[in-house]
Amino acid sequence: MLDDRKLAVLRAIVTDYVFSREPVGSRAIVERHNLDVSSATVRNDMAALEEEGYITHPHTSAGRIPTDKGYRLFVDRLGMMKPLSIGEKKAIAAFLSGVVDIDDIVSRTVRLLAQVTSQVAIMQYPTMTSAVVRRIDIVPLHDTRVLLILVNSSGKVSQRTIDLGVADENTVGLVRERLNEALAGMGPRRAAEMLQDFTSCLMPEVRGLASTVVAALLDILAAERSTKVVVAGINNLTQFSDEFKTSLAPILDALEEQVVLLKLLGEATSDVTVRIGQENHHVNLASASVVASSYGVDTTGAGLGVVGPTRMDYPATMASVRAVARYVSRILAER
Amino acid sequence: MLDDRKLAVLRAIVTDYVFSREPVGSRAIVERHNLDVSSATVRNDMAALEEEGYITHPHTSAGRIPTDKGYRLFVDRLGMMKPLSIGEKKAIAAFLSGVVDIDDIVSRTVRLLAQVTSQVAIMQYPTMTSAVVRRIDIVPLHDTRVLLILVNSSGKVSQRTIDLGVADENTVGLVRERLNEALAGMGPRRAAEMLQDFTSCLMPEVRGLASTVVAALLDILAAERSTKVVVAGINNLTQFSDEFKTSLAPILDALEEQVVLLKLLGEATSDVTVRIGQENHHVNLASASVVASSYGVDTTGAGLGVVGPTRMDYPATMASVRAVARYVSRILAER
DNA sequence: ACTAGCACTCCCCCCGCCCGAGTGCTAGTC
DNA sequence: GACTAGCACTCGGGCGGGGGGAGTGCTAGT
Repeated sequence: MLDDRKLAVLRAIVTDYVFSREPVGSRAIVERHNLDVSSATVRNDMAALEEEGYITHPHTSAGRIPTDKGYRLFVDRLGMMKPLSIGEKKAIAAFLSGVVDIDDIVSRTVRLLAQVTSQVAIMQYPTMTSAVVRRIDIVPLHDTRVLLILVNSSGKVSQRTIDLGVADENTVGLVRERLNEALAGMGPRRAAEMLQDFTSCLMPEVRGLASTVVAALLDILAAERSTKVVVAGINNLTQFSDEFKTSLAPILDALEEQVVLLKLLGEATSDVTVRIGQENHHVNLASASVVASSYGVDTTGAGLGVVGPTRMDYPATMASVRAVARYVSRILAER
Repeated sequence: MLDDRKLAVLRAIVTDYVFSREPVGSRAIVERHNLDVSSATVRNDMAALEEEGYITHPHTSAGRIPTDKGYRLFVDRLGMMKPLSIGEKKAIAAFLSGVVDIDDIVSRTVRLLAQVTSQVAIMQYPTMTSAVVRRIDIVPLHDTRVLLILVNSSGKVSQRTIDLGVADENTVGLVRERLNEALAGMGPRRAAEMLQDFTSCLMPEVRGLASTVVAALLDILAAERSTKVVVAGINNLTQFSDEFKTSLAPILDALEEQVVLLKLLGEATSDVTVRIGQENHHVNLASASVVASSYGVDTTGAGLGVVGPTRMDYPATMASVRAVARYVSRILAER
């Protein structure tokens, strides 16, 4: 059905269209790619490709443009990743050197990714699935208010202010000691279990206070799972303003929604995945593609990726996403 | 020079133009506002207003639109703030109830502000000018890496990973103790001074380690001053796409730059301030206005505000910004 | 199976047109 | 002197109609 030449034609259409933003005609193809056949032959192949749904016409006498299905085939079978240039590699390494903490890693990475791909980058905070509790601290702020702090082994710090009512130094200190003894080195799930009957092992007089703290801790542990997503490079969207039909509004709306972003990154695997147009199952993103990858030490970690028009340079973008994901993983592993 | 009627005409032009997005002509004014004069008279007044630079023509035979100077006069003398509706007040109160920590306050507030104004909201993290150091902690992560944590009385937690080389528990514990003793209760400036000769008061054998920690702490204290700015509601920009000449690109570019945002909020005072068009001193923001206010307990605190087209409903926006700033201040004061 | 040639289709750009909103001015009125 | 009525003038924007051109689909020929 789809012989080699037809595939070559499809590849030519995709690459040329991505490059020029304009429907590509049969003559342009034989000229720019050396296919050694006439334009009429290419036209026949095009008719076949259109029949199969890989390309379309904007109107009768225009060139062809790929459909979502066409891009999909291209990504799956025709587009090998473009290796990054040395300059790009250097830029990545330089950009990510000298990070100081998790916040820093995330904010720098997402900006970097936006820059190298010239598109919108999104990145999820690392989850602590594999991280373990390192320290729990309780710091008095004002009057009866204290700040509860949880540090995990990946260097992430979570915090919550709580009101303990009247409480003396010593009692608070005691609870803190016990919590650290009980939870240190534990993963989030086991820590949460442990907390269930933590209070009952304490002296009655500190139980009230302890239960408040425990509740807050459980809250933190639960919140860890639903991680924040940060976005960068929205300004890059403007160059595609004609790309997304009916302007940028729907895309921007989608990007404002944490839930949507989480879903986009949710299915990222350790290898680069591409979701094209309709495959995003979101009306606002019907003319957008998402190139995503997970990163981190274990594959259940968090995700990062790029959002752009379906008419996107997939090979280059995929290569960039993969490279950045790997660099970040390495940096996370080193700490 | 500018009698009452001329001012009334200017007010009419501003309000009508903000409402309709279209140049407003002399006839429309006498019809929609009961001025009890003929359109010819209004035309004369318009000519005078134009002479003074408060309004212009897009072209010869079009209605008038306000200039930056015209908006300025309107804001200064003609636009009283619109009181918020009860619904809006309720929404604000509801939205901001039940916050758990600083991150939460900031992210909720900025989203709220974007929503009530239907524009882009920006907000600076509270600075700790008036806050004092509450706790310093050092938590081991992997191998030689540790996480340095600084908690201040406003509940803000700053962190940094550092590499201490080989170091035993006890030495680290000692340094931590000393640091807490030395710095607890101090403002950031005094703390920084104190750190200058902190190392020399220690036993020689811990000095190497201590100096690493001190350097990192100074770094954190310095970083506190340049606070992060968060943005929300960028999607609201799309409704103004025709507003900003040459599309949204420059605005989006400006919004991506932390430095620019900081500058916009930098001069915010405790009362609402408005910067109109050129007054922003930034090419990309020449057709944008910024309505900002500071918030927090002391007036040197941080800022929040709204970015929109110069053609903006100033009275309503100013009222919203002020209301939100006050609510946030109150919440911050309560903790 | 491929190609050359040709008729056909539409989009897009350009041009000229007219319409109408709005102005500026001048002469007239209270 | 301040306001108004009236009128000529200006200019943007919408409308319609060609012409050019890129590209297709088809058919007949190699």
